[in-house]
Amino acid sequence: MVRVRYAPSPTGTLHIGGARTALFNYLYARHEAGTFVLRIEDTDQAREVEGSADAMMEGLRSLGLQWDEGPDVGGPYGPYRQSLRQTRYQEALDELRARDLVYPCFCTPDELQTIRKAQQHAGRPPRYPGTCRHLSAGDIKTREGRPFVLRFRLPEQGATVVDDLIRGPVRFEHAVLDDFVVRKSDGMPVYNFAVVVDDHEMAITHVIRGEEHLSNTPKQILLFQALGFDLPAFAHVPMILAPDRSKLSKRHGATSVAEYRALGILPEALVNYLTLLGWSPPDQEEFFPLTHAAEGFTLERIQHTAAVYDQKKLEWMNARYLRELPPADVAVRVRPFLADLGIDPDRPPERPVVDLDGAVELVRERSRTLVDMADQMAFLYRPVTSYDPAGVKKHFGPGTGEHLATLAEALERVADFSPDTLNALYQTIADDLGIGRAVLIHPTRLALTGRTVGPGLFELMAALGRTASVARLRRAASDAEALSAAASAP
RNA sequence: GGCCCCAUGGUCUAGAGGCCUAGGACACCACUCUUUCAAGGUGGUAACCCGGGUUCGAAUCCCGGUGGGGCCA
Repeated sequence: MVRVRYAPSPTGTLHIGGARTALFNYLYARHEAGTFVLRIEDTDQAREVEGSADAMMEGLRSLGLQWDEGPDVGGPYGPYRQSLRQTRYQEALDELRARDLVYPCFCTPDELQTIRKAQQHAGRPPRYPGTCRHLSAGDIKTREGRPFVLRFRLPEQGATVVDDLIRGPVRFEHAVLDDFVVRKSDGMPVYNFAVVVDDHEMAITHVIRGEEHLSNTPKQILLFQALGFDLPAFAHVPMILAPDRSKLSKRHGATSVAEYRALGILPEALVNYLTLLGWSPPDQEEFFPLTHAAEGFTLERIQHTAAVYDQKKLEWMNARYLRELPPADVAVRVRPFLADLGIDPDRPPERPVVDLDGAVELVRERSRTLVDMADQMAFLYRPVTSYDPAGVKKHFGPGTGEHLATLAEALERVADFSPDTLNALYQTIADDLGIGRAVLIHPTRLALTGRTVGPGLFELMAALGRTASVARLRRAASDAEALSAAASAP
């Protein structure tokens, strides 16, 4: 039975790197019909951010990465927060101490710092010199009362090999490791120690995590062995880098799941995109739901190289979801973005004839994000207050007022306000006036939406409805000449 | 600095010795469709980091270099 875990520290928001690690764990669990565990690593109280754990859980859930066991849903291997596991760490530490596998070290940070500097000057790797490694019981007694850390007694000879499922065997000579600290002077276990106990207690079979943990793995393996625990399998997935190939940070724009949501990226799109970052499906299709990814998900297909994330491709992916999800589905998600614009589609200043689903269908083809979509459909719900200046310059001129007035009148009378009829009507009027349709169409769009780009004019008019269309045309008819004159004035 | 990982177009990647004249996707460019902008369709520019081996044959295996990343402080 496969058991995997995602174990974030609650020190901030859910980052896309973390989300991708969680995603790979989730996919592997689903593929193997195993269990996906969420564990909160809140040992480092100093760095903990209030509310972060909840925000992370919320973020994971929004992506559809529901865990089978975790701090909120419980499970047979709890507790699922490190802070609640302190006594177990203590026991494990006591056991190691009883077996002399760890020893107290009374060296002060200052002393170590000095030694480290000297080593660096000599061009040697900074290593703990083993000052306290061979302290006798008597030595220890005389130091009683002084603060100390617990260090792991590293086997001097040999090497530890990490059998990474993605990279193959990775060898670390003990000569380059040192007697690392397992318990700090304040009595708290160090990360590498806690994680070993946790993974064992939760019966984790596969540790799938970021590549940055690979270097810590030999220490953890040594601890697994010292404690007599079975070793889980390890798989280190490549990192996600910013476009400049540096570590992703705030200065690179949106990096957290919450920020992407605020940008109007659908969770489906983000997850689908993230799946493709470092993993490739066995077939060449790149657009697929989570369930499909889980079917084909194997660790062998994970890339060894760090991936640079690409906002453009994410947006392309998002646009596809916007286009292919059921309109009603998209409609509920665009509401908050309309609200940001001050629009409540249920109680708008102006009410179009289409419902919100219809509005979605009208603009989805040319929307890349929900922000974009809300912006494009806004004209349906509020009067036009300004016209695009470039559009005025180009499409409003002498005669426009008259044209628009003529159109308004015709629209008032046309029997059927459907795209086809409107299309035919425009053709007829253009023919009567002896001008091209475009001469009518562009000013109309500007009059109705204030913009020069947007959905097909006749679809747009039908969606807006007769009343609003005529009113906006009339208003523009009276404004067009003045606007045009103003635009061409020096 | 030491150790570890990695290396296919600008980006994500396919490729597990001959199927490669290196495939797909995003982006970009052109054309097309068209009332605009998109979407769609068609076509195009663009990559195996370098140097040595191994082999009849290497993007694929080995070694070295270079470059990028990570960990330890």
